[in-house]
Amino acid sequence: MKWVNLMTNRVRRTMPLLPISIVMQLTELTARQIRYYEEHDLISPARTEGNKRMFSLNDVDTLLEIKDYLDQGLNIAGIKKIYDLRETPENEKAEPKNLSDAELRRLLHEELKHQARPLERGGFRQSDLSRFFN
Amino acid sequence: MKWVNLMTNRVRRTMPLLPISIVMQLTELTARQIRYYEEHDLISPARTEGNKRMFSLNDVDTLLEIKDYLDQGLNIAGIKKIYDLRETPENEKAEPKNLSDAELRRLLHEELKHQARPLERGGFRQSDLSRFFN
DNA sequence: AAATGAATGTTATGTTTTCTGACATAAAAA
DNA sequence: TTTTTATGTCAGAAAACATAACATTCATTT
Repeated sequence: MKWVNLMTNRVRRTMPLLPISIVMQLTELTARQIRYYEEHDLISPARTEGNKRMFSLNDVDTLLEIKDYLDQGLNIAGIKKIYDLRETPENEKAEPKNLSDAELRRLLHEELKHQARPLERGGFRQSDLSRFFN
Repeated sequence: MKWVNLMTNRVRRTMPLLPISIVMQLTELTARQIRYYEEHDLISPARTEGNKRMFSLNDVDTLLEIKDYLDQGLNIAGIKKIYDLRETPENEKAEPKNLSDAELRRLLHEELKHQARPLERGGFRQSDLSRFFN
């Protein structure tokens, strides 16, 4: 019974546990979309010996983020830029940070300039996840 | 980012998420063993439309329990009895409980009578799960 | 208006994974 | 000794997933 708590509370979010079919359900993305995002280095799911993708909970979170960013009108390049900035090690952050932040602001501004945020987006919303919980 | 916490902390433990290959890794059981335990109604993993087994974290926990019970010298029948008693609704517990508990005690006593508990069992131990965490 | 590019859909074909069922086996129980 | 239990192993079929190519939609650019 101890295992229960261990598994649900402490299991590493980076453990590759989920096949693509489950991730599709959890994120409401198509396999095509998920593979496309991987192709553009937004995610890097693990692979089995037989080359099948296995996703971690972190991967699922990232995919939900990507979906949200896309709904907000960002494109893949913009999302990737954000992730690249995020993954920049702390020591390197000090100097190039301001530069990159300015760049990011410009980029986001550019993105949103001519795009009215579609409020009627049929996309994902927090409450949509409710069917996975109780 | 909110999703992260939702996914890791609140995701239903009964959600069928894991394919058998992953469960094999998590439990160090063979597919044969897992299917055998299902055949004897110790677990009831969900099925995909295509009839593939999909396991919940609860299923994993149960399998780890089963492994532990087996290591302790119980047999499948004994483990099943324990689970049947557990799953007995509360209202029905009052009367038959004592009877069944007595039966259980007798059963366990029977089981262990001629079996020296193998302390050197090469089996599962809590620390064995450590490689899944950090 | 036409061409381009980004994001996704669709289809084809091959490989991996999982399924059930049958038979084999070692150890324990009867 | 014979039976039963728990598990191993193998075969054949089906599901799930892989990559790759081509199609489509829509926004941007020329």
